Amino acid sequence: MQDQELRAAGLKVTLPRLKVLKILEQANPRHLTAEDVYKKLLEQGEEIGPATVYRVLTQFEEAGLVDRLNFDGNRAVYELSTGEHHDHLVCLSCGTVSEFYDDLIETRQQHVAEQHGFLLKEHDHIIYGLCQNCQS
Amino acid sequence: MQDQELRAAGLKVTLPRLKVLKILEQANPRHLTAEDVYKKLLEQGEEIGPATVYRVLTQFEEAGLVDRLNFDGNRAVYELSTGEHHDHLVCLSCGTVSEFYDDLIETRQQHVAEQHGFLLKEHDHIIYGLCQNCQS
DNA sequence: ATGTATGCAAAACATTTGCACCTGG
DNA sequence: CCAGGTGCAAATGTTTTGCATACAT
Repeated sequence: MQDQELRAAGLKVTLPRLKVLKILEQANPRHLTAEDVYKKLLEQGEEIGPATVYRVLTQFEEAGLVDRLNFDGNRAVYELSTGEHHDHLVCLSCGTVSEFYDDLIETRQQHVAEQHGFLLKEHDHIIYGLCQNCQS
Repeated sequence: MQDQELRAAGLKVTLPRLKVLKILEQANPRHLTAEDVYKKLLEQGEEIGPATVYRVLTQFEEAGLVDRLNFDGNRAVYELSTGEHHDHLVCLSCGTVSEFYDDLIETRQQHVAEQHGFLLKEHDHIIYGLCQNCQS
C-alpha cells in the first residue's frame, strides 16, 4: 500500500493524503493541477476540501514525493516525482505534456551558470510548441 | 521621442503608455513587475491606475515591445524587448537577474522538439541559483 | 466626431490562512 | 490523550473586467 510511501516521507497516514497520492499514481496524463486533483476527489465522492488538496500537495512537494511545475505561468501543475530529473514539452494547442532529458543541455546549463558566477541550484525549462497531432 | 516607438507598434500615443515606456527604458534592473511599474508611476506623481498598467503592459507584449517572464511562478515580470532572444539566471537569495544566450542549448532544444514530433514555438528557460555575491 | 483608452471599483482566479473540530498513533 | 490534520469560510495577492468619462486623431 501507499501507507509506506507516506510514512517514509515522514507524513502521518491520513485519508486525504492516501486519496491524493492514489490519484497522482493513477493519473494519466501524469500532470495535474490542484483543481484537477480536487475534481477527481469529488468524482470519487470524497469529502475533501480544496484547501486540504493544496496543503497535501505542498507537503508532498516538500517531502519530495511530487514535483511542482509552472506551465503558462498562472497555474501550478503537479506530477508524481520519478526521482529522475526531466524537463517538459507542452503543446500550445491541446495541452499535451511530454518529458525530455538532454545531457548536453544539462551540462551546458551548468557551464552557463559557472560563466556567470552562479552556483546552480535548479532550473525550469519548458518548450512550447505544437505536438504531432496538432500540426495537421 | 518614444512617440515613434508606440506608433510603430500600432499603438495610439497616450500619456500612460508614454510614461510606462519611459519607465521600462530607464529601468535598472531591466526586469520589473507590474507593481514595480505602478509604484514608480506613483513616485513620479502620475495619476495612473494599476489596471491601466496591466493593460498597457499586455498591449506592449502583444506589440512585441516587451517580453513577459514568469520567475518563481506567481508574479509576471516585464522587460523591454531587446529584439534578441535570451534566457535568464535568477539569484534565489538577492533576486538579481542575469541574461544568457547559448547557441548550443538553443540548437539542442530544437533537436529535442523534433525528436518528440513537436514544432517548437517558444520556450522558457530559467536557471535558479546563487549569484557570486550571495555565495559567501 | 468617434472610436479607443483610462480610472475606478468590483470581479475573477488561484492559493493561503484562521479557527473550531476531528483523527491517527 | 494530544499533536497534528482537516473543513469551512474568509482573507490574500495578482490580474482582469464593466462601465462611464476623457482623450487622441
